[in-house]
Amino acid sequence: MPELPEVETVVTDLRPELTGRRVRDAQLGLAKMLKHPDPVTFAARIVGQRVAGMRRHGKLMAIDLEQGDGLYVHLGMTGRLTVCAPEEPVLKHTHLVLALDDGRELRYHDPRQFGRLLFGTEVELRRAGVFPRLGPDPLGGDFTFGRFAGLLGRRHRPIKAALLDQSLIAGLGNIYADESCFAARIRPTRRIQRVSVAERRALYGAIQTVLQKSIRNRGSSVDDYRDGFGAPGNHQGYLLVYGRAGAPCVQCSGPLKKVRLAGRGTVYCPRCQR
DNA sequence: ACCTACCTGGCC
DNA sequence: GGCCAGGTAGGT
Repeated sequence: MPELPEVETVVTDLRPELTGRRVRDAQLGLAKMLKHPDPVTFAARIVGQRVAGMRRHGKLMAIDLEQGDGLYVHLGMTGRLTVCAPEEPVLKHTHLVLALDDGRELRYHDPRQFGRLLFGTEVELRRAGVFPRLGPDPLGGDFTFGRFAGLLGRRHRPIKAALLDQSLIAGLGNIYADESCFAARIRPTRRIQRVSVAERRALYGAIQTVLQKSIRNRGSSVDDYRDGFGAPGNHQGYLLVYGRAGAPCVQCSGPLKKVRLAGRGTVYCPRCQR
């Protein structure tokens, strides 16, 4: 998917477009994308409401509505959330269209259908068991070094597996987990218990700078990702390890190595990362 | 702490 | 036809 920088780009794109708009109509094409509530209740509750704002935690977006509930959107691997004019052709795999009171539409498009839509208050969604358990957002104010070092603990699993675990830290995916490990010079396969405090400090800083740089470039469009207006990001050409297996390391010129870790393709420099 | 399933599409 | 892909939940 879209990881934290891509989701952040979508949110900053859409927030000014959606805030203050009223939802005139809701058309849910593929009911299974909506995990809660049922489609009829969803339409009855969202139509007529005004958008109060938009935010994100990790990769989960929230479109907050005036009555205190909201539409939560997770883009999965191939989701797109865009605003456009109604005359724009509706792409195949468009699963939700919200008509807005300025005449435009908010559309959710997702070929692989790995994304999810949730509607309600956070309390309601937690009670229904459909709200994801998310650790701190690495760009949030509560992401202190103490908290990061603590949540890693001294487990046995590889450091990259922990970085991908959204219940520990919310927002890193396969691209930025690899990029963060490279920036911190830590091999992604290293067991957490073997990562020193100094290295955790390096990784803590690396995660934040890696994400911030990508946000400045409006995220990476490796394949399907598009911003809130349907345009690709610009960061894909600046990735140092992801997608560069076999290519020379930018530090030492040695070939980057690819392995499978936690079920995911993982690229690192065997010389620079120990 | 893994492993598989869930989907479609693109590439070899 | 088989393999791979930015993610996550659910089961072992």
